[in-house]
Amino acid sequence: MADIARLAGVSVSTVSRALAGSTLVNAETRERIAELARSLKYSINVGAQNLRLGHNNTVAVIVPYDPQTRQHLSDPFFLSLIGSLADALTERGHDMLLTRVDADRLDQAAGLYHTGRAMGIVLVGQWHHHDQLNAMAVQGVPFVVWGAQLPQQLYATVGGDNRAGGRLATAHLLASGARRVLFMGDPELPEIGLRLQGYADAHAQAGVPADAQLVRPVPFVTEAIQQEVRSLRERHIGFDAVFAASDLMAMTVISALRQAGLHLPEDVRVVGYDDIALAAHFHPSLSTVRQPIDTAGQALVRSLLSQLAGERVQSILLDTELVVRDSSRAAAASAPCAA
Amino acid sequence: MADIARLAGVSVSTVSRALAGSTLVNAETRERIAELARSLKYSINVGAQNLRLGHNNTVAVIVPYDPQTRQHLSDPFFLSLIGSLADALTERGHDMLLTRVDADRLDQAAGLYHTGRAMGIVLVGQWHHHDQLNAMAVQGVPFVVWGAQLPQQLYATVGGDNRAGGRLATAHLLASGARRVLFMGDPELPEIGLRLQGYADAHAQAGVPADAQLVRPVPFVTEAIQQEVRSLRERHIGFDAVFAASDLMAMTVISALRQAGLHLPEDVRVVGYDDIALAAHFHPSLSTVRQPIDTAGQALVRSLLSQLAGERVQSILLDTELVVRDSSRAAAASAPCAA
DNA sequence: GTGAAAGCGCTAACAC
DNA sequence: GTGTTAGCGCTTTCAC
Repeated sequence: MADIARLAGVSVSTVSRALAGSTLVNAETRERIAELARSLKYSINVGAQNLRLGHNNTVAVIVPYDPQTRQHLSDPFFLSLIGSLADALTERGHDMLLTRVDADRLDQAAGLYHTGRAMGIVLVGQWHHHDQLNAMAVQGVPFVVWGAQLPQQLYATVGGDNRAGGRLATAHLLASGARRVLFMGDPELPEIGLRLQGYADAHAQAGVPADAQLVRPVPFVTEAIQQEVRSLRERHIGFDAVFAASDLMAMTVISALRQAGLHLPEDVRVVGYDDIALAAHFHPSLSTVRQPIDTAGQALVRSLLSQLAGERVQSILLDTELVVRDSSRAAAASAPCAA
Repeated sequence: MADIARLAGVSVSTVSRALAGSTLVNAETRERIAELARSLKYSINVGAQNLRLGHNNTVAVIVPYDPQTRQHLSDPFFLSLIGSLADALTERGHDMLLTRVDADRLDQAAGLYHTGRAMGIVLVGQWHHHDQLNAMAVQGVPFVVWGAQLPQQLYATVGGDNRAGGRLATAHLLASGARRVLFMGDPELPEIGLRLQGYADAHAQAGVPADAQLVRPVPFVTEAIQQEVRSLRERHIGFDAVFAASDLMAMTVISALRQAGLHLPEDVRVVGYDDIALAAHFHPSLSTVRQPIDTAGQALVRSLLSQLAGERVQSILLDTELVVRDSSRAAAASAPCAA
């Protein structure tokens, strides 16, 4: 900037003003300076600017990882959510800082705010750490969480209506004749816990007793799911439908069921969760509960920004919708078998 | 920091030194200061630190978007690559800035470097803009590209061996008896262009003439692919195999073929590209050319860092491997039909 | 309309 | 071992 000032024969303040488009500076000098900057491929140093201005337009997006499984970032749903966030943030001119932190040290996330690296934080998934998040909220860290709305929650969440989603999926399975619906997913995770409540609701409403044995708290890991299916078959625990906590899980389950020689949807009906892009192209095409991914990114960003604008923190429940496809259709009048 | 200095009864420099763990400062004062900082939940302002130090440990990851289709970030392969990059960067203590830019304005990417927001850039996909990238390299912007190695390339790329991959896939299809292999993908994209060359190589080696009509330059868009399959059928352009430029495409094609009443792999064999997580669980399980995603993130980061360390820019070709599954298996001795 | 000077929060000579 | 001081690149009062 000093260079430009020298070359243009003006002071740095003028250059600063010119580059900021201030009307205080002569239109002609302004153009001359702009031209000079362009030819020098100069662009303003954002770090210094932020320091001086005392603000920042970077939003940190945090994806916790489970230190046990040390799993890579791979679930298509979360990945898509990141994509959606990237789009939403870019649209509003914000930078997105993507970080992974140990799920047991979620409080580290606050560091990104305290060190001034980010103006606010989007947390993807709340894991088991409701308490840590509440603590962060008390500290005044601006953040939003993708996840479930929990009692005594001091922070804002954006998420689908998991209880309604669980209810919809399960009611649909029961309505189409299923009597023993396997629930696959770890109910310790708040979102999944709510889906399980919906599962229970639907059973109660339909007057079908729910067998506790049918609730299988498997983690999101592929091998565990296949293992679980095998083990159920060996122990002769019968089931005629599966409600899986994610489409990825549902697809893995279907693959395992097929290996076990079962037919879909005649022998077992399956409903997943998320409605990832591939769900419609799977075979059989996968019934699922749609989470509106594109809206999700927008809603998260909007919530965070309104919070930063000083508005009251407010959680958002996004619409949740059952998408019925072949994997749970009673009459498999669908495409012919192509195996 | 000034506050801490006051409270500790020392000068800011001492605090700075103490927090940096300098041995120059008395161990006891150092501990006292650290304690104070902790209780005040103070952490160093990274922006100011970077400004002073004149460096920066943020790496920008750029995913171009096609302004025509304005597509959202959704291909599982690219999303996984982002996940892999996030993991690789976190592991080395770097921050990851995720940005989308207009594919026609790739030069904007350089701005992230020039404005000091990032120490270097990872570009995911080179699109049609080899020239713009070369220009960036001449400017001295440190960056790596995920993509194909091109002639007269002044920048570093990391990518799979696309030509070998195309050859492997096509040779496999031809060897299993296919004679009319549809190629689906836009060969204008460098990576896909190379896969098409591999496709041609394999035909030449096998002594099977390649029909130019069978090369279908469809974009990555789902609807376009379904449309294409319909149109081919209507025009009675026959084919007995498909080599798709991505698994996502392959899955869409399979879904469209099934709707058309065709059987896999008896009527048509299909091979995809990427080996995304779901490929193995698809039905029929999808034959594909594996791109080593986990290695990819690591390799990109390593390449960028070594470039920043002043080493000579060097492109990396990652191993590429054919994974044969049911979608292209001659004897469909696989799982029973479950539709 | 433009310049001089102070200061954002930090670090690193250089003194003592 | 610790304090003083200058300065990273920018913006913005306050003069003129």
